[in-house]
Amino acid sequence: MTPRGRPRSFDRDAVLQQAMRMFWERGYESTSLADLTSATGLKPPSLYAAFGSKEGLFREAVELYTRTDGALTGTALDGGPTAREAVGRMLRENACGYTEDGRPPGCMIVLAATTCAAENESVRQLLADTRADTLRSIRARLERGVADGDLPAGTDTGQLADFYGTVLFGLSIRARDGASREALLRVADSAMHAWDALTGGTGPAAPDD
Amino acid sequence: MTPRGRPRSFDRDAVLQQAMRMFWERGYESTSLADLTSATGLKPPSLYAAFGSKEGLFREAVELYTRTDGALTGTALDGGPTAREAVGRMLRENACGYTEDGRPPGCMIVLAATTCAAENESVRQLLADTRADTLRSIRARLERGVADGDLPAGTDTGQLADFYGTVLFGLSIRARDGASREALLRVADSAMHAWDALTGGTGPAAPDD
DNA sequence: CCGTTTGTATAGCGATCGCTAAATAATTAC
DNA sequence: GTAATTATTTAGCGATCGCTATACAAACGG
Repeated sequence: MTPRGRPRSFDRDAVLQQAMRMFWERGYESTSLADLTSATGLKPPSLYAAFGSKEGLFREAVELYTRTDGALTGTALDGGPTAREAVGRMLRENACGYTEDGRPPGCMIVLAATTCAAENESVRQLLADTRADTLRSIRARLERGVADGDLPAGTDTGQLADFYGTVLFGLSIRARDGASREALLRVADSAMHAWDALTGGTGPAAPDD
Repeated sequence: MTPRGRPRSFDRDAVLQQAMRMFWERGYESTSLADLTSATGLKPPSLYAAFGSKEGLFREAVELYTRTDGALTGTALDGGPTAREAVGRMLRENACGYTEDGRPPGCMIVLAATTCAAENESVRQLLADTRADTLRSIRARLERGVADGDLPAGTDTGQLADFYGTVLFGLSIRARDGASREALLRVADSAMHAWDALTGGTGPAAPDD
């Protein structure tokens, strides 16, 4: 099963990672083909042979992001023993991820295409859909909390997920504005202070970590 | 004091308002000069004579926005008799403003330039500074609450303002993603459920409106 | 009327946009 | 070896970007 023809002379994954970083930093429309080719050393035809189009490259970059930096949300949600701990971890770990040295501040999914030209609406929609996935993930974790008994049976998981998701999205704006990790962690902590009031206050007490 | 020379043949304020709407809808970089001239009927030289540059026009559009749609935050904060009511109103009225029929969903200041090319960094910074103004406004209202006695003396107004400001920014993302007014109002309501826990729970009870 | 001042219209500047045709290079199949 | 296949290089496509030089039009003061 050896591939025929001239072999590719570059590392496709490495190029994709570089592209992801640029889209993350500057957004979809503000990252030009010239930016991408000069950063990777590739000529346009090589990029197009490998990824099809700028949008195709971006879509793969989004997939890579959700598999790597963006996966933090899912793993944090899965990590906590209770819904409360899971959501708290999710916010705090993202607050840390959004302010990691050497990475663009904030989340690529939130920041890379909040507005765009009509011709790129499909790109904005892709990110909107991905954000909707995040809200569903949070909600799914809350449902599990209800099933596990650490959340009351009548809990409005949709409303709760919408609230914590909205806070999460807001953290990206604040991170891109230069907010410190500590400031974002305080916001996460503040959001968790609503937990008892939102869940009827009948759950277990807040852990200290 | 009659102006000399040929009089301007268009309504400068009306053109500025149209430009604001386009920047609000599509963002700074995605709104082209061709978009602006075709929407207003003006030719480029007229636009440049009146506003100097695309960035100059945008800066005036931002000023107009903060004077009009964006003023809602300040008036809502000033409106409530207590800090708690003021912040609650601020969130709820923005939730409504962000989902008004016939207007671009979400806040122009939050959405119009989350990312941009390096050459337009000054535009992104302008919006970041304006967002910082919003956080300061919230904090100032909280300080007044402390002075008025409806917030405990030791209240960390900076942390509280950061939290509610982050929720406010998140609402714009959710609005642009198509969230309903009711959904945003529920998020605002959820955020207010953190109030007692964040302020020591020694303030007056939450009003019902 | 004339000269000055300011605004508008025509036309197009140089630069960059995303993208690609055509030629050449490097590999496998036979 | 030759043919087939795939990648890279060179060069540049048509379209659009923000912006402007130039010429003309409409108001003023005198």
